Amino acid sequence: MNDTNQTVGSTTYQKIKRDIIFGALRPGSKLKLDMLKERYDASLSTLRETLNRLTSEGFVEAPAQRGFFVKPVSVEDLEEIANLRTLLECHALGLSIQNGDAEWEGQLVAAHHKLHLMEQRMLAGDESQVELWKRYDWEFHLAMIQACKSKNLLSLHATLFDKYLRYQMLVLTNRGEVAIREHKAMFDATLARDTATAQRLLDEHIRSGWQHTLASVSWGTSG
Amino acid sequence: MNDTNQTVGSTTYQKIKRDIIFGALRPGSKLKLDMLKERYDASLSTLRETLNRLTSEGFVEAPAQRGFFVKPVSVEDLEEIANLRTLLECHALGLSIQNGDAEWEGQLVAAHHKLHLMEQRMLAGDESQVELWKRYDWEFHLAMIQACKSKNLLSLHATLFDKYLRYQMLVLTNRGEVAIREHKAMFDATLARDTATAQRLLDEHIRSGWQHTLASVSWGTSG
DNA sequence: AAGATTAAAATATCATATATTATTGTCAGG
DNA sequence: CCTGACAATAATATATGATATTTTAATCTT
Repeated sequence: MNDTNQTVGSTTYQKIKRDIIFGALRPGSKLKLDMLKERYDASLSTLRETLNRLTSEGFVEAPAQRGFFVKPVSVEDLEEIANLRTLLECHALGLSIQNGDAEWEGQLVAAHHKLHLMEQRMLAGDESQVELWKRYDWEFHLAMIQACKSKNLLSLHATLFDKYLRYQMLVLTNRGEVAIREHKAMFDATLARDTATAQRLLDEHIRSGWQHTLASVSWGTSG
Repeated sequence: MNDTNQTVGSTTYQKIKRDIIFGALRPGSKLKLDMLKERYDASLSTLRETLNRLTSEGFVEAPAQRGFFVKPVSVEDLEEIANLRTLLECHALGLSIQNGDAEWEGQLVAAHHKLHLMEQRMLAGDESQVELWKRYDWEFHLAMIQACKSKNLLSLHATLFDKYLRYQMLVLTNRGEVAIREHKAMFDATLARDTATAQRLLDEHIRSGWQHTLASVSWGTSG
């Protein structure tokens, strides 16, 4: 039997999504099928299936009969994404604090520890593992809300987080020590089951990250 | 040139989605490609693209290498959907009341009027146009939040509304006069720009609809 | 009746073919 | 030099058939 239970479809999906989030496929650029076929080594059918999935998730646009394009970025979209992520993540955090058991606490402590180690390395100037760092960031935020007991909520949040991440990667700004302090504070408030404080900190965390991202870019307001 | 700008892909997408929401395709049932091919008169490629879209929206499940299934229903899922719809719709309603202009008010009045007419007919016992009635219900709720100025939010809400609608159709219970009063009350509060009241009424509206739906079913708790 | 083996069905993927639609380039007329 | 009509080209949407792999069903054995 095979090592991976991955199908060609699912791996291409992951690759393309990753390339969109991390900017290898630039916002607004045309996704020509021939090009993709060569680049991802998959058949036309498989690629179209993949692109359809990404389209309905909002990472790709597909104007009728004109093929596929990487979803463009805009200030308005960033604002919407940030606000929605705040709404969903704060809500989920409240539920998670309410429902979380010892197992949840354990995973959270572990996730924060991993993230914290990586943050130290980033601070020290080691920029070589940005992608891994972002994954730990992802995992930390996920660990906080993991106990919310709503698969639907976690799924929506995951997509929003990825969309937000794309904007972060676009400007690749590291808020360094500030973000580290924010992560620690959220972590503490969450473990202390102080829902109101944890939610306020999370809101501020996302908001200030967004403002920081916004300040680092210079797009026009139109597409 | 053609009347419709619809492609085969988009029409099959709509048809299948509609059949899932309105129960023509039963929850949990296998979606055999040959069967679909015949039923929707589309090619395998097109069908797979469609099913991939519906999978990422959560109307279809696609366990690796075992084909496609209509997403099963469960009490837990209904609860999650109802809560998420409440969260997003109340949030959007607040924004919409804040931003809405005269144009928005006009559309809202129209939508409520259309819905109200249909509600009278349903009350009178005319059950022949359930689907149209539900569309007007949809349009009314959409009209309320239309001015929220967030495409992402509207898009998430639309999907959640459809998922919630599937549960409603599953038991096809009409809360009759109660729902009419609730709609009218929400409408009034919204036009009066009374955000707090409008949100409270909306929350109660969704919650009581959900309880009503829940009370009408007798699924086990497991998938 | 449980487990193993084989046969049949269905899926995932690919390669091609065709019709339709978009895009580009050319050229005449102003 | 610009504009619009028209042809040429490229790309997409859709369909079909083929193959390898995997599931599922059926059969046999103990």
